[in-house]
Amino acid sequence: MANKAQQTTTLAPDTRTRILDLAEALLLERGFNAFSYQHLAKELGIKPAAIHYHYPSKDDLGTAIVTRQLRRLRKWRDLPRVANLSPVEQFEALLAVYDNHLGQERRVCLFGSLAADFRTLPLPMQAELRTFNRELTEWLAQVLAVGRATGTLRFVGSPAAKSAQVLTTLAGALQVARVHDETPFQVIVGQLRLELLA
Amino acid sequence: MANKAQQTTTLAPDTRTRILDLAEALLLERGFNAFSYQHLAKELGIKPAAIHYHYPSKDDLGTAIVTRQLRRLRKWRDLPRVANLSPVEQFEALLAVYDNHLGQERRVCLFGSLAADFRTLPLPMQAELRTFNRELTEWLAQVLAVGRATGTLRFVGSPAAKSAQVLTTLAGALQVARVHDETPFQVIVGQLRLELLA
DNA sequence: TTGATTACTTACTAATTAGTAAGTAAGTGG
DNA sequence: CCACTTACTTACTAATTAGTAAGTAATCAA
Repeated sequence: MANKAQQTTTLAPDTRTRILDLAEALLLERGFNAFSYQHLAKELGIKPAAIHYHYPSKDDLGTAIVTRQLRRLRKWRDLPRVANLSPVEQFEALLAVYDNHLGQERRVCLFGSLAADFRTLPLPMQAELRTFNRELTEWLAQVLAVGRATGTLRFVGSPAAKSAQVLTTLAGALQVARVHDETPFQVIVGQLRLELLA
Repeated sequence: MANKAQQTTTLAPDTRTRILDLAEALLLERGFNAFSYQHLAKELGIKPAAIHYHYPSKDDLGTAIVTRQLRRLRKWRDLPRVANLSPVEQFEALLAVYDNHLGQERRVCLFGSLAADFRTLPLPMQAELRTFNRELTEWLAQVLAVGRATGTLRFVGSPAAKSAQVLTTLAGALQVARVHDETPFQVIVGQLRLELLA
């Protein structure tokens, strides 16, 4: 059992990971109900049944995507180089994550991709997405609270309300970027900075 | 040709309208790629081919939904009882529109429903949605500009940027309401009021 | 009254969907 | 070396999809 776990060096990913990566990309670029096992298989050069082997149903695949994103969120949030930043820098780090989506085929964020189709999603996927959104909102609320207490961030109302508002705006801003172009995203983020940065 | 056009009194709508109404409801409740002509037909008690008669392809049906919403937006915006309101009242009227969605099976707004699947939509539908969003944003920007000039609304930055930010937030807030419940929507709208109302 | 138009239904097709079952080739552990 | 597991492919099914073509009953215009 020498090396089953993921390595630090990025090697060629195995089929299981390649499926998950592509499914996630298609989810964020086209929506959950807009890609099939056939699409995935064709692009990966494998047969649809190979995907069923790793992810028996599309529900399993969808849930795996959200579960991985939740795992990534927790890991990122707890990373020393993120956790040790000042509130302003943490806020900027968050904006950078959303900004990165623009360069990747203008992907929307996970939440923005799944919210519209939410009722058609398998229940485990719904539950994971709720947890994802809740934890992210709680994290930002804490950042905002500390930022205001130390005088580097400025806003009225509760940190929880402001956090919900900001994250909702960011999710929506990526959607607007898809429908129009990157300009409105930059405009909206500029407005957020203008209001928040003391 | 006595009475082809729509009447003031609301009579039983014809099949064409019933199809469009149901398709719009399903679009806003489940997403564009999550309902079929069979779903519509079964619920309406007609055959799928009857829908093809009125809307030859699903692209036509989808486009008709967006076109009607655009027509409604223009009509609403130009209504004397809306156009003659004060900026604050116009802003509140806008909030009331979004708030109404909550009572209707927590429907998201048109934009929030179509943004994620945008790339899978027929081109005419994409174009109409862009126009819809642009006109709504321009309308609110004007409302905000007048409101600030007359001292009843308060915000920093340009009216255009603030308008884009507010509408994006509202679209996202309906999505959050779907994923969680109505509470975060009310929280976010409360935050908007807190910041904007001078 | 007849000939066209409207608003459908019936009956169909071709493509695509998720999913399954059985087979197989390459490793792996004991 | 042999039983077992892993990671697939081949071949299939049943359901669903959008869409079409032909037929029909009712209404309407000349």
